[in-house]
Parts: sequence; C-alpha cells; structure tokens
Amino acid sequence: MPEHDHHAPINPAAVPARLRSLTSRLLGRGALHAERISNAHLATAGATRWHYSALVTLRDSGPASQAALSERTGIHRSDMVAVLGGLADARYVERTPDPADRRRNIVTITPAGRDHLSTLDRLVDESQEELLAPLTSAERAELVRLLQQLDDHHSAR
Amino acid sequence: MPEHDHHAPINPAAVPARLRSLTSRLLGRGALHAERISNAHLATAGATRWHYSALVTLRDSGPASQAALSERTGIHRSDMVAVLGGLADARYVERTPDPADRRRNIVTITPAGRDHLSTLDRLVDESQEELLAPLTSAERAELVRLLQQLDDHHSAR
DNA sequence: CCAATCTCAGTTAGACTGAGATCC
DNA sequence: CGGATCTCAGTCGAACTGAGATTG
Repeated sequence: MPEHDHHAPINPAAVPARLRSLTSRLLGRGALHAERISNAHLATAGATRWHYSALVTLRDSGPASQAALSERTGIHRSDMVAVLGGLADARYVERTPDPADRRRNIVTITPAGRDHLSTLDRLVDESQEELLAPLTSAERAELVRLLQQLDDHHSAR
Repeated sequence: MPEHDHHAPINPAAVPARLRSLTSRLLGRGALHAERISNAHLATAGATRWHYSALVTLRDSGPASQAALSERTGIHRSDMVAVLGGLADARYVERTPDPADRRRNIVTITPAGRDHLSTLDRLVDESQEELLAPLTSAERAELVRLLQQLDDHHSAR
C-alpha cells in the first residue's frame, strides 16, 4: 500500500460525465457560487441581494407599488414587506399611501438610498468580476445572452 | 382612464437592464426553473434529484463510501444519510460495512436500482429537453461549456 | 360580492453546523 | 491520542402558501 495513498479512494474526483454535463446541476452549482460571492460582498455594507434588487429597481424604473416591485425584482410579495421595512428604517426608501388607491403604498428611493446604492453597485460589480473571472469578455456576454433566453422562455406564462 | 388599463402600472415588465444582465441573478433564476422542472419529472417516479445523483454516481463511478459519494455528488454528508436510507429501503442500493475499514459503508447499486435508474435517466433527459427548449444544439453545448468552466474555477479549493 | 393590496404567521426543501459514537 | 466516518438534531436563508384587514 502506497503510504501517501492511505485510505484514499481510487479516483477521488470521479464525478460521472452524465452528472458533470447536466445543465440543471451546473445551474444549481453556479447559482450557489454566485449567491455566496454576492452575499459576501454585499454584507460588507450590511445589505443583501434583496435590498440591492429593490433599490436598483426603484432607481432605474421609478417609484412603484410593492406589488409592482415584487413583479420586477422576483422577490415574493410576502418577503418584500420585510425588505422594504428594513430599507425604510434606514431611510433608504419612503413608503407613502397612494392617494388615488389607498390599498397601495408608493415606494420611492431617497437621496440617502441613492448614495447607499452607489456603494452597492460597486460591490455588485466586484462580485460579478469575481464570479466571471475565468471567462473572457465575449464568453461573459454569450453566457448572459443564453441565460436570458432561458429565463425569458420560462418566465413567460 | 382606459378601461383595459384599470390600475395597471405604466410599465408592468420594467425590470431594469442592470438587473436583467446580472449573471448572479440569471443563474439563480435559471437554477429555480431547472429545479422545478427536474423535480416535477422525477417526482412521477417517486424520486428527487438527490436520489438520481447518488444512483447515477454509483452506476458510473462504481461502489463507494458515503464520504466519497458526498464528494462526487455535492450532496452534504449529513443529507446523504437520509438519501441512502430511502434508496436502501426500496432495495435500490445496499450498504455493507467495509471489511477493511469498519468505519465505512460500501454502497453498491442493485439490479433493481439499475432498472429504476434507467427510468430516471429518461425522466432527466426529458427535463433537460424542456429546460433547454429555446436553445439550439450548439447553444446548449456552449452553455454547458461555460458553466463547467465557472464551476471548475470556483470548486477548486 | 368580488378582486387587489399589504401584512403576518407558518411551511417547505435545500445547504449547512455541531456533536456523539465508532473505528483506524 | 488525533483523525476519519457515519449518524442525528438542529440552524439558516430562500421561496412559498394561506389568511386577515383594508380598500376599490
């Protein structure tokens, strides 16, 4: 018995090809890597991906009701309550009742929210860079294109 | 007020471009779609993606300890216990103590397990087809290549 | 009465940690 | 003793369901 091979399996990295090329598995693993990297970067500013998604949507698509925000970000309406609660406590957004329909809250990003968001934008850029490090510029663009095609297809109801 | 536009937001699908092109977001959404499709197909045979990963690894990479199986499938060692418990109850795998190292279980797929796995293989093929429907053959291959590159990079410790 | 919105409580599946028992 | 293995109990964040209150 080779002394350096004590108890090691014959082939420690023997992930079968069938498994290694399953797109559903690769997407799951990629999502996990991405999630860890993004969370780690955003946590340095006390934020999460949910906070970021909500803020960037309010800035780039304008004030919105919570239902519209849920639709645009993909964050569930039930979770949106807590996310906006946290952002409102920090004065990054304001929630005011819609005078035209008092069931709705109109959510608006504040100047302080824009400031904070510019920090988060930088952190997210760093995350994407770290995530996509092994790919060239052209490969990154192609990956985004293919993933968008997939998402568009499966998000259409 | 246009009657067909009652209470609809000005732009219902206004996902900001910044969000729409974030790879981490696209990976998360792709993983969700893939998870739902795979689970739905595998559930028709009473299986999950964990059951499938374990069985296909046992068939294609041979009998292994639970630790080796965890390493190869990516299923956590703690979760592997229940997965193999279920597969053993259905007689799809056998767990026998390793005579050379009695800390270990040697897990082996049974003939019944191979039969069952051939059904699961078909269900997984259908899942991948449904998931990748909007992409051409060349695009599917390219997507797999790019995702493998990402995973290889981030899985290296 | 029905539908939409916001909110809250609770559920589920997935990934993980920590510790105990056993064995090398 | 240290270290690896299997097992179990419990934690954690994410996504979801269902229902209540309010309003249109």
